[in-house]
Amino acid sequence: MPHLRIGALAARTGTNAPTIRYYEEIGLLRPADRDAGGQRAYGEQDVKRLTFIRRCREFGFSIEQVRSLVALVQDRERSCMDARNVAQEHLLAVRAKLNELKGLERSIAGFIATCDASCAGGPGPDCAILEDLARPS
Amino acid sequence: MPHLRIGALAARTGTNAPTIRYYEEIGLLRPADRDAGGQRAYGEQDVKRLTFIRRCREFGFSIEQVRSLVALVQDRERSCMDARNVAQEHLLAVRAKLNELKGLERSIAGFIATCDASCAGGPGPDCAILEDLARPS
DNA sequence: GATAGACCCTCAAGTAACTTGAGGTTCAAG
DNA sequence: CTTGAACCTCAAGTTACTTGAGGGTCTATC
Repeated sequence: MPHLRIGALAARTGTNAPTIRYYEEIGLLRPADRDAGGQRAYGEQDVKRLTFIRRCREFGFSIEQVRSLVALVQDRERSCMDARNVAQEHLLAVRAKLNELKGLERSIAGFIATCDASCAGGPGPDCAILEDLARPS
Repeated sequence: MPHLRIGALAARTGTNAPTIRYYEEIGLLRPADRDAGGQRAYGEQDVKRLTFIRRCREFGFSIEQVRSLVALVQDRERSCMDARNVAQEHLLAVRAKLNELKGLERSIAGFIATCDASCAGGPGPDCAILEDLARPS
């Protein structure tokens, strides 16, 4: 089974070499084996681990959450409830951010509608958007 | 009219002193006048400017967008269309992020539902969430 | 005047999650 | 051998702050 160099591992897992080195540095990935030339040599286990990490990141889990999920995958002493709790915590954060962004969308769309209805391309300082933004919250 | 010190300005505008110093450093706020003791002395114009900046930040405009909005407020040669365009660009970004988060919410909620239905607190490594996360995207 | 606590100052480094750049080595193809 | 692509380490940059070290100023109280 030939080993993969870092660029190939990156291509296999949808990331890039600096990010892989970063993950190794912060301990998310184990230190890689090296070939005779000192270059990193990866195997299928590394592909699986990095795939998992990238998936977690895609779903927005923080590096620290990923770290604990990775630990859970390796520990039969731990309960599945731990993974569920990490996911639940993240879901709450996603929902909070969703609500925040909905409010922002409404406000900004409202600013633009007001500008369209009343400014007609007048001077910048008189723009309804800028006037709205100048009001204390 | 008595001047405000930095803490008072921060309290008036819902921010804190290090953030104000930061804004001065990056040029969003003009360099403050100083009293005889070398401490920053702010007036009502500064309150207005910082209020505007904080409002823009509350609505999620980036520092660079805020910088251009601030420039627009001061320039009657510029058209209100410029402000509208900054807002529109930001609205598109907010909508993109909203869609992304909706997808995340659905996926993560689905993971949790699957775990609830099939894991029953089994060992971590067997958790449906972790198995889902281990699959290539 | 002395003291103490709150607030101020500058400077620099830290945060999260990467990304980029400098300077040098290895690899594989021609 | 040469060349260009990919690899290496180390350090700094990105964004928008935040924190911490070390020292100065202000104000109220005694």
